[in-house]
Amino acid sequence: MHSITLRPDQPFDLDLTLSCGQVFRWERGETGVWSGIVGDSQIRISQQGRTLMFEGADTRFIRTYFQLDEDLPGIISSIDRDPLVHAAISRCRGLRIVRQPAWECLASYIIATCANIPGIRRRISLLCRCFGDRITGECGEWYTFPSAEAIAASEACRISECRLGYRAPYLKETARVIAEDRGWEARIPGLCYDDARRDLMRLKGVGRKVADCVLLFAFGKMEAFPVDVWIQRILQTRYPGGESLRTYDQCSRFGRSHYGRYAGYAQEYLFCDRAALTGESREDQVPVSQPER
DNA sequence: CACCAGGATGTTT
DNA sequence: AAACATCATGGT
Repeated sequence: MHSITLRPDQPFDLDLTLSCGQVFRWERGETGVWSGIVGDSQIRISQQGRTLMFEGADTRFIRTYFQLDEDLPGIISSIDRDPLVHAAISRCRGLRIVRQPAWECLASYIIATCANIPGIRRRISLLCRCFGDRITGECGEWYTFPSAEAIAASEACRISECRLGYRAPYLKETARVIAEDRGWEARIPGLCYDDARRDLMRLKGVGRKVADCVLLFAFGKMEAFPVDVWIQRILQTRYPGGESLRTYDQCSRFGRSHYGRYAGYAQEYLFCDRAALTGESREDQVPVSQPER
């Protein structure tokens, strides 16, 4: 059992971070211990105040995965630009964006299109049982996220077991391309946001939204501002003049210009707080800035 | 049983 | 460039 003691200037909320819908393979046990599979390992981690206790990974891995050394207070103050995101920030204190493995993130968000989070988790779980490696450890057995090669080599009848629906051919085709293009993961970080996005969007099943999610969650391109139906609804209904934000690009450009270099973080706080921000209660509606033309 | 979900793609205006 | 149909599945 290892542990990390967080400094006062390192806000972090494990529950929020793992339950907000950015990652799909973590489960919370009765005792508050989270169990998840990253790479080949099963990690178990819990939090009590400023102390993180974990096993299955070393300290450096945990710091990197949860981005504990990112200056969250600085990021928060840079995106805290209107009452709406301010309310989301205050309700989601300690939420951090996880640094996900690139291929798993890409494949997961291809599968995630037009589905709700429980359904996404189910499909990914099936995919791992079907094509991942089975690993036996001290506390049980688990399945790794399948490699691009494993999915590319799979048969159609086995993919259909995973209930991916119309997404199956997208995933398989992209797996084939990625399996043949082993330089992609090293290439993306060197590209600027626009070029990296264009590069990802060559892949089947990867449009603007999936590309933005991969750039944000796997490559740390914090200006990426993914727009799903929740984000669009929040922007349209809670910002004055928001009705004019009709297309994906209008929403995403508004996010980037309004929230700045860490727009992706603003997006994640709004998404995490979506239930409150799309509900009937409107105590915190006093938005401030107009979307740009 | 309707309606909707971390959308993408191809076609039509 | 913007609007539309279509895609397959499951959650609520």
